[in-house]
Amino acid sequence: MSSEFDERVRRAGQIGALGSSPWGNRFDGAQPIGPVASSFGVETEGKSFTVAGRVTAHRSFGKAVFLDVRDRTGKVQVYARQDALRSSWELFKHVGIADWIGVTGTLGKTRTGEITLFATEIALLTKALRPLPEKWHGLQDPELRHRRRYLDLIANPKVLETFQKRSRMLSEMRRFLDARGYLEVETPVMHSIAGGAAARPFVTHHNALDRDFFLRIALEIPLKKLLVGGFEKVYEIGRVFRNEGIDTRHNPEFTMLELYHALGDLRTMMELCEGLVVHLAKEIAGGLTLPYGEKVIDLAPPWPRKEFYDLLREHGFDPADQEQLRTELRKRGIDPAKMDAWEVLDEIFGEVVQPQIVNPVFVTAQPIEMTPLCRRIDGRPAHADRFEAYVAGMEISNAYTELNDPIEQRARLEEQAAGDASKTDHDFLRAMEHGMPPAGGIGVGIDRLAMILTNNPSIREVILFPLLREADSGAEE
RNA sequence: GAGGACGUAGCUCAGUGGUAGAGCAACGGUCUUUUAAACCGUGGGCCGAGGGUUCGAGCCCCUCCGUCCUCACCA
Repeated sequence: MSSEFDERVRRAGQIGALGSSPWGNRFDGAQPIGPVASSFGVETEGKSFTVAGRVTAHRSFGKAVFLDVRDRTGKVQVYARQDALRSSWELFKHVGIADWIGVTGTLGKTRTGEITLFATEIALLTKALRPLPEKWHGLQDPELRHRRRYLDLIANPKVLETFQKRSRMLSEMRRFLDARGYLEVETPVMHSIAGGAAARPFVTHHNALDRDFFLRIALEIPLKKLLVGGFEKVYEIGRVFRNEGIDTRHNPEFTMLELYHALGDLRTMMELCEGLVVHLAKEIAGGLTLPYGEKVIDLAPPWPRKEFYDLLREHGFDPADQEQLRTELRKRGIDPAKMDAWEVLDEIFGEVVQPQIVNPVFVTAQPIEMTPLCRRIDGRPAHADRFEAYVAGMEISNAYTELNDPIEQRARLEEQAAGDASKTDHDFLRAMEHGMPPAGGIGVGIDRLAMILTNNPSIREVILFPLLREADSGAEE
């Protein structure tokens, strides 16, 4: 048990004894702190303002106190003195760091020049029973920062800024797409067959139906059914779940944008991808030249288009020379024995080429085997009409000219299912047999894009509550 | 899954085998323009959990839990 907790409970009781609630109700008339503070000038000096927020610092001089009060928009100093507050002074003596208060006061400057609200009235809105993290080291422990994100957001202003940017990123994305005539839809999270990507799914169980379902690993399949149904320009922004490892670029649940554009193709998606990312960078990151860790990323379009095989050659590998490639993998401690030829190529690409990409590159014309839902390049059947957009060594986007031949689609899905009919999505194939228009489609990893736009090195820094093991309950309290 | 690092007060951290510490936060006091306010005083610990070695363990050994990093996995 924490004695500070007990002390604060005692305080709350004293506040109650003064006839006031330590946990107040609705508070009207508060203006955002940031704009109020920055409005200081001849117009506003001496005028009365009301703000509300959390007390983040408390400098007491007995019969006068300086407070820092913070809301989502900023921070302002409040000066409270006994003779100005009169009757509410007794109550105010029980206000401390971490409490929520509402303040009415006149705007001015102290003699050290700090913009200050000289309080005429203070209301206690919520008494906090637990303390805030320490005031200048803040909350450092990454485990506590992620488990108790609410404290992280209070203690580390940059964290709040990151998540505000992420929020704006999502709304800008919707604005951008809506303005171009794309319709947002919602499709099921629980699937009978986990399709649209190759990843291990999470399994869940429906009791009344007594059967298992998979949490979706991609949005692709239902969105393509909507293409068949006549949603010609459609997108979904949603959570997908992959039951795989966790590291700085992977969280088991993450957010994807997937979008389909009937009558378009890969080129349509390149323009969209470039345009969208450029728009977001301008709106969220303030420009196209972004610091990212030690690097600087230049997002200026047009992004270079490079074929997969050409990139391998540029890095000194002959895509046709499997022996050379396999030797290189072994040198890197990777065993290629069970890999198909295309898997070796993909592995080399991931090892050698991908980490070296800093500025955005559209990598195109990958081996067709990697992508059962992608159309072959017309006249080049071994190559997928696909791009992956890489930035800062990360894949942030993956797009196809979509395969709309239902006969080939069935063959490729059945081949992938390797004879297990239960793994073939017959309803998807049936939909395609009704005629899916030619289309371009794209997926964008929202979390990774957020990492780049907010200059954060780990996906956990852009997900409010990243997956952690359950804390040892004995460690609580 | 493998290797490494870490886990001590609410927070940030000292403490390499001999009486558990500091700063901030909290509480009491002085103080009506401070900026990490200052000063005086007080309280606060299953040292992640369990086992072992030892006269004696926060410290050494083992197991477990958790976090981070690197690698592996990851169309």
